[in-house]
Amino acid sequence: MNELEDQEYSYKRDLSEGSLVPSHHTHESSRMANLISHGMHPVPVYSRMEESLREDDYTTYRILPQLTCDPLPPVAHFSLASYPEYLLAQSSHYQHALGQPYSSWPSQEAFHYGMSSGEICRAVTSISSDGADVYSLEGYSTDQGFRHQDGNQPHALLVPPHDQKLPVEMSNICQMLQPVQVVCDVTGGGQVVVLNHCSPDQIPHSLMMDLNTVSLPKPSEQSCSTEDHSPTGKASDARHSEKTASTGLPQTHKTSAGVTFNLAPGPYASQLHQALCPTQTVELEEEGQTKGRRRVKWEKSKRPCNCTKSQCLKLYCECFANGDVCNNCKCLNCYNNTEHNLERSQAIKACLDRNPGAFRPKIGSRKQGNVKGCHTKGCNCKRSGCLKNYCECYEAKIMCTSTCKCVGCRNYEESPSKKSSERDRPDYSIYYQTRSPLACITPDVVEATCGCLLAQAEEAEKEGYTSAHAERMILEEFGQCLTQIVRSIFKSTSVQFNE
DNA sequence: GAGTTTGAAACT
DNA sequence: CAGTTTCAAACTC
Repeated sequence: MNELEDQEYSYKRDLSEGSLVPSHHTHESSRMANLISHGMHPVPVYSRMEESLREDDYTTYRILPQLTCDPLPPVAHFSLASYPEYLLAQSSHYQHALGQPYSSWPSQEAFHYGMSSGEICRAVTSISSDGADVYSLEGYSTDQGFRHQDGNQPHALLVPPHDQKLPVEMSNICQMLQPVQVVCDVTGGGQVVVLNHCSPDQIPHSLMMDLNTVSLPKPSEQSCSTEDHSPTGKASDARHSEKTASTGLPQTHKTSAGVTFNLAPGPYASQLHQALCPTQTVELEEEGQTKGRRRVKWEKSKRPCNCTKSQCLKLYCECFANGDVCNNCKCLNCYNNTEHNLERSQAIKACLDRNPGAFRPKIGSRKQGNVKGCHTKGCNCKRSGCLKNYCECYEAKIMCTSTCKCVGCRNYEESPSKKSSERDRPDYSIYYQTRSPLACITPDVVEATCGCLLAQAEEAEKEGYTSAHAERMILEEFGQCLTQIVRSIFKSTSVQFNE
């Protein structure tokens, strides 16, 4: 077996979270490959997380300054303000920002970073799924010479910070990336990045830092087109649209240093979405064949809401829940726009008071061997069997977990073929009043288990063992895998497992 | 498109 | 924290 195959079948067992992790096919490796493809070269270093994971042969990575994003020299760390902070700042500072559109930037100038938001997002999100990694992105500079090879305009807006902050865990970036709006405070001599990775047509949206002195470019649309009750909503909207439409070119903002950045939808929009939300993109393609239904949550931010009573200032409104302002919605009496900043910021605050995590993405990191993630709160379905889109887990195409409090759950199999035959099979809900523990056995777990077995076979072959010996090794390996799977199941169901 | 069902969010 | 109400999306016809 050649080296490549060796790698493919060299697996590590770690079922502490119900999953088997192939050592060369981990998410980490794919993320790093993604980073490397963007000119960032990782070097394994010890970090806080690595200390805790070292026993399982995990490796965390840090992008070191000397191994930088080509062709740019190293500069900054990423750090972040919290999403709730961002939401409030966005709301409370819009008024000021909008009052002085396109004016100069404070002290240090904004600059064209030269890397598209898509590239940044891909790089960042490629390492952002499980919230357990400690990363630091470096290698960003004020160098303006770099342009994307296809000649497209970059769409990231970087602004130098006024103070120094310690880099924060990239897991926070994950939390920021999953909502539709993203704000990264690139510090350590770095910048603020304003992105909207799932709604790239709304780049940039706002800034976190020093909003009293920073004058923002006017964000892309803020009010509902059909039911905007504000007297100025449509007019300002029209003016804004005109700026783009009149030229047919993307809006840009030029700083006093002569540096420009884009304000309008970028050519990266579709590819950005494709790269960042591959699953969701597939979903959308599918839904195109189903009369526009079956949308995923974060894509909904781009879909018009239909709120009639909530003024779009409660979490019932998905635009609001996604941290977005309503845009081309069909809502009535909408206050979720920049014309009602006061009400909006009060509503945001009220939501945060009730639940500090109200604006965090509901679909969190992967658990139970489910690479797609899990619902952070779990669902509470009672009548849908968690097999309709009423169920947030089902809608997000993830299985229910032990976190869920659903009754009669049938959302515990991933196999599409099995799902298609759901109607034909007996109702097991009478046996599984809650989620099936077997939900832990995902295709990934199965695949990883097979990998372990193949690795054993390989080793036996390499060592020249007899077939009987090889068979025994494989069986023992299978036993170990099975033990860990069972332990994982018991762990997930909070039942003591005695070996 | 109207009416019903559903479950999350909000409220008590 | 549990029960109830409100709400908007999903679904059905």
